Order: sequence, then C-alpha cells, then structure tokens
Amino acid sequence: MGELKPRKEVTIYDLAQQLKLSPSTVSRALRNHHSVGQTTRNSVKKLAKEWGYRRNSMAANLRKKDSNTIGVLVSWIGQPFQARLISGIEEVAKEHGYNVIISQSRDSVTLEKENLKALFDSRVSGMVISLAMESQYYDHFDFLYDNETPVVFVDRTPKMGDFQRVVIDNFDAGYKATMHLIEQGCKVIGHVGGAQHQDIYNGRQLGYREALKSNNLCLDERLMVHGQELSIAEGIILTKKLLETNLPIDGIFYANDQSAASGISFLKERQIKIPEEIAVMGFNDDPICQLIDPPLSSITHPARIMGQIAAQRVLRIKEDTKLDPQTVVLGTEVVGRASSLRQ
Amino acid sequence: MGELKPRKEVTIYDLAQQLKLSPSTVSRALRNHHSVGQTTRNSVKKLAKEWGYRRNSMAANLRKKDSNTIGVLVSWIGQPFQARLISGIEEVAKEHGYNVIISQSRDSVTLEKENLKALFDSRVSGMVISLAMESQYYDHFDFLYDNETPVVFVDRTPKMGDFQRVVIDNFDAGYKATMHLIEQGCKVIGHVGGAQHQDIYNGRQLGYREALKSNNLCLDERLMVHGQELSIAEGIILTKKLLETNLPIDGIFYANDQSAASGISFLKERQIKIPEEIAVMGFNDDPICQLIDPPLSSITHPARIMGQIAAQRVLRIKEDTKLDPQTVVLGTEVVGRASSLRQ
DNA sequence: GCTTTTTACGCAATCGATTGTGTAAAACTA
DNA sequence: TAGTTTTACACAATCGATTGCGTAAAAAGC
Repeated sequence: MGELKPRKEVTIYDLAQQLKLSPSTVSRALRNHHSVGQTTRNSVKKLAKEWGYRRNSMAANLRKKDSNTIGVLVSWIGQPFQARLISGIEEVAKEHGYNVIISQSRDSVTLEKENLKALFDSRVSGMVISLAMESQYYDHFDFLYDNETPVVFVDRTPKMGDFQRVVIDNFDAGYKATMHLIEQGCKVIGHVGGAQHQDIYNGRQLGYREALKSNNLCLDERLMVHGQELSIAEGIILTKKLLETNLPIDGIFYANDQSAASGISFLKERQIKIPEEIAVMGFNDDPICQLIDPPLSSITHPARIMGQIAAQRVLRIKEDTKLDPQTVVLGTEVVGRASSLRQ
Repeated sequence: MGELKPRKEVTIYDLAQQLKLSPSTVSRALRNHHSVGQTTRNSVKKLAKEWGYRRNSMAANLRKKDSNTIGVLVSWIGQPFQARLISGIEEVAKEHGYNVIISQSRDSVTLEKENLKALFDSRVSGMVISLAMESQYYDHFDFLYDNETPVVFVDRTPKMGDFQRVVIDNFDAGYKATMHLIEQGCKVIGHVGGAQHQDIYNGRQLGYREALKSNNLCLDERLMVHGQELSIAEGIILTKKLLETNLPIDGIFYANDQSAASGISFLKERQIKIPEEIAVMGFNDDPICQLIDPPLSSITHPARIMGQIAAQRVLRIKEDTKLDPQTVVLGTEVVGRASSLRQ
C-alpha cells in the first residue's frame, strides 16, 4: 500500500503527499503543535521515522531567520580552563538544540577581529566571548550592538562599558590567594601577573595589594612583575626577574598555573626549597597542579559553570533583546597543596 | 540620490532594486561570476559595502544543499593533543570558508552515538572523528555511508574496515620509544598502555614488544598493564601495579604523557630515582613534559598537521564522493629529556 | 554587409520548512 | 434549535540566494 520511500532525502512534502495531508500540517505535527490532532500527529511521526526523515535545518533556519548556533570566541581551546568553559557552553547549547561553533583568537587582536567578523557573517544566534590577551580596546565589538546580536563576555571581559558579563571576583580571589600565603608565614610576597589592561589580571593584583596592605607587609613595586601571556617561558623569565630584585622574597603568587609551574621548575633549579624558602600559589586549579612537584596550591576557577551561565544568558537575551547588561560573579576557592603548605 | 539603505538586513533584492539590476546579476556580481561585467561588478560591490550587506548563508546553504560546516567529534577538547588537532582543522576549514562545529564524546560510546546523530542531523558537510576510548565496534558509523557524508577518522581510528584515516605509525613510535629506553641501558622495561582494542594503544604495545624481542630483553606479560583512560589516577594505579610485580624494572614506557606524569610523581614518592633507577618515556609531547621534574621524555605527535590533513581530506572527498579509502600515516620523533637520559 | 560568436544581463523556478489566515465539521451553549 | 466555540486541517506567501535557460546588444568573422 502507499508509495515507496523516495530514494533521496525525505521532505515534509513527501510525507504530506503520502499521508494525504498538507505540508503545513506535517510540519506542525512534527513539532507537536496543538492544532494537529493526536491521531494525525502519530501517523506523521511514524512515517517520518520509517522513511528516515531529517528536518532540514537550513530551510527552517532561513524561514525563522535564526541560525540556531552559538558562536564561541576564546583565545586557546587547548588551555584546560577554556576547554572546561567550552564544555559548559556546549552542554547548555545542546540541551536547547543549539550548535556551537568555535574559533580561537590565539590571543591576537587581529585574529579576534577577523573571527568576530566571521562569526557575525555566519549569523550566529549569539556569542560567548573571552577576550584575547592583547585586547584592550573594545570598539570592534560595537557593531554587534547595532545588530542586536546577543553577546556575553566571560572571564576576560572588557574593563568598562555596558556589557553582559560572567566573571569571577578576581580581586577577592587575589586577596584570598595572598592571604593564604600570609597565613603560611610569608612576609615578602611577589606577584607574577598578566597583562594589566586585562581586568582579570588587574583584579588579581589589586587583591594581592590589598592583602599585603591590610597586613602591613612590604608592598614594593619591584615585587610585581607582569607578563603578556603567562606562558611557560614567561613563567621562568618573570620568576628570574623577581629573584633579581634581591628582596627577601618568601612567597610568590602567580596569576596562572602555567607560569607557576614553570616558575617552580626554575626555583628548584636554583636550589630554592618550596615551600620552606618560597611558598607558591597558582591560579585556575588546572590538572597540572597535581602533577608537578611539589603539587601546586591554586585557586579554583568555575569555568564550566561560567560556560553554562554564559550560554544560558545568550539564549535569554535572544528572547528579550533589551535585557539590561548584567554582570554575574561566581565564587572561587583556595586549594592548599604542598607548594604553599608549610608545617 | 537614490534610495536610502533599508533599516533592516540588506538583501540582494535591495541592492538589485537600487542599482536597477536583477537579483541574479547581483548574486553573480558578488561572487565574481564571469558573466557579469567589470563595471557592474564594481558598482554592486561598492553598494554592498556601503549598505553593510551580509550574505545570508542560510538561504545560500538551503539552495546549495550544503551547510558549509565541518563537524568534529573528539573525546575531550581539553587534552592538549586534541586541542592542537582541532586547531589544525579550524585553520583549513576557515581557509576554505567552512565553519567548524565541535562536540565531545567524553570517551563514552553513548555520547559518541548521540553526538554523531546530532552532527548528522545538522547536515554537516563532512566530519572528522576521533573515537571515544570506549569504542570498539563501528556499526554506528555505517549509516553515514548510505548518505555519502564524507568522514575522516583521525588518530583513534577504527581497527579495521574501509575508512578514511589519518594516523601516526603507532607501532613504529612504540618501537622507537622503547628503543630509546634500551639505548639508555634499560633491561627490564614495563609498559603502561591504554585500552588495547584501540589501535593506537595496541600499536604502541606491539612496537614495544618488538623492540624488546629484537634486543632479547625480558618480555613478560606482567610487564604490560593497561588502563581505560590513562588518567592521572590511572597513571598511579598502573605504576603501582608494575612495581608490585617485583620484577627489576628499570624503565617504563607510558602510552600518554598524563599517566607518565602522574606515574613519575608516584615513583618519586616511593623514593625511586628517575632516570637512574627507572627511566621514563611518555607519549604525545604535551606541554606538561617540560613542567614536571624531571622533564619527561616523549614522542612527538603531529596533531595539528593531522587536523589539517583530515580537514583537507574531508573537503576533497566532498568533491569526489567515490574517492577510495586511504590511510595517511604521519611521522613521529623521540624527544629525550631528563626522565630517560642517563648521563 | 550579413552571419556567428561573445558579452552582459533578466526571468522564473527552486531549495524545504514555517506561519498567518481561512474554513469546514464537530462539539457545546443557552 | 439557532448560535457560538473548538478542533483539525489546507492554502499560499515567505525567508534570500542560486542557477538553468533565454535574449538583446555588441563584437568579431569572412
């Protein structure tokens, strides 16, 4: 009975014809629209399954003027922190039937601009962005707002301006990290920070300063050195720079785990005992913390949750374009390990 | 003069109307079709730019029946190796005007199937897949071939069957890694391997066996232990297991850097000197190799190149669906570091 | 000088799903 | 029982770009 399944891709027209219904009814049936009777609905779904019908999202997207895609722009997906971030985004996106397309700025402003444009041109439904380390001006994002594309910045966000943000309290985290070192008895604490035009690194530093100040500890500018990318190589260079101040440093707070890890390897090379002579704190609580010797104390960073919230916010804004810019602040925690725990 | 730019999204119809051309000509002009005169072409492009015209890829994709997207299915994007892989794919994709949408199997077969289906349903132009650690049957990929979706497997590929593959020579790599230990004077060499149903881990082990055999060294089954994910935790468990054999092990070849790194931390805890008492080799040459103490010897893994080639192949197959299955094999190299270099 | 070729563009169908509007028939109200 | 509401579906326009085919006008050929 009936016709055979078309050899090519099945469309709602094929289903409609076979069932003697109109395409519109088939379309509605598949999406459980209330104006289609239960019996009809079932028969449509049954045939759709039998014939291996796949909804053509390109057609649907065109009609609905929405690509059903969230664009993600981060610096390096290889960094554990960013990978977790993306995982969070992916989860929420998938849950809501969205796809995720990613691109990396590799910490270059130029690439950031290019990729931003590319995402925009592919008409993503919204974006989650974490700034390139280099970025310190934000006018290249302006055009997004003329086009009401939902954009949520995460972690590395613009320093000022009315943007949607999901961040951690870097000041608080920096404060806690430093306090932890102080509690371990450190008196002269160095700080290896990132690019200070980036809020996250500046915040960590300010927290560090505040902790020193409120404990009447040495607050010398020479104690603060800053890198551009906090890479493995920079971790060594900056640590060396700190030692060369000849200040009696007995604790160092690094703004990320990568630089802290390489810093530790350098300190060990110099025969400096960790944590006895110099106690060390990192930041992010990457897996590497457990692998190096001594294990690295760090600050947890709720990257996955950040991703989830950011994605949720993108979807939320999409529904209500004129939602006020909001900054969601997530908590962090100190994880004490052998690199800082004396006693 | 002329009309004003429409306040909403500009379409080729708007441009056509303004320039008193037909939409088809505008469309062709924008894509440098030869049947459009140079003057016309320029005027179209000029206005397009002025009015901020964005090609509606959804409409184009619908018409061309192609989503212009490459789907990537890996296990964990957080692993440095996979991140590099994706970077490679992304580069080539971008270069050819393709988007990349990613999803993670998290090493679960269930998720692998789900994500595979999801990618398929979004009608990606092609896929690059690296199997979940759990995967040992491949029938869930069969349906792709009925639909002529180009698929290229990378690194962790199906053990058998006619598939497109981009891999390294794991046998050779395992052989070289083991030979390196032998050259350092190791006599009893253990191997911490991954799931043996995965070709890459099986290959590494076979290479290891061959190296031992051709050097007349102890080839005891107890010297080979295997994990499921080669995580940090497993690295410790498996290393412990090796020590418990009470064989006079003086070298260990780990099938990835992560387990090797945690293995080293465990060995150090046991007061075992590396490399004097036990020399260690990892695999992948992840950044962590430089960060741990002692730095970890490893085998380079051309992940980025793999990604590039895989993406190129996907695009190639798309153009010529009946291209024969081919396996591209890339080279690897030994990187000797302090964890294995005696003297 | 007339035919053939080339150049440059327009016409109209098409891709497949969605959706506002229209309308019978059935169910319900008073 | 006449009138109103609900149920269940069909019609037809629409989203925006692409493309095979058709055709004037200009250029070239002999």
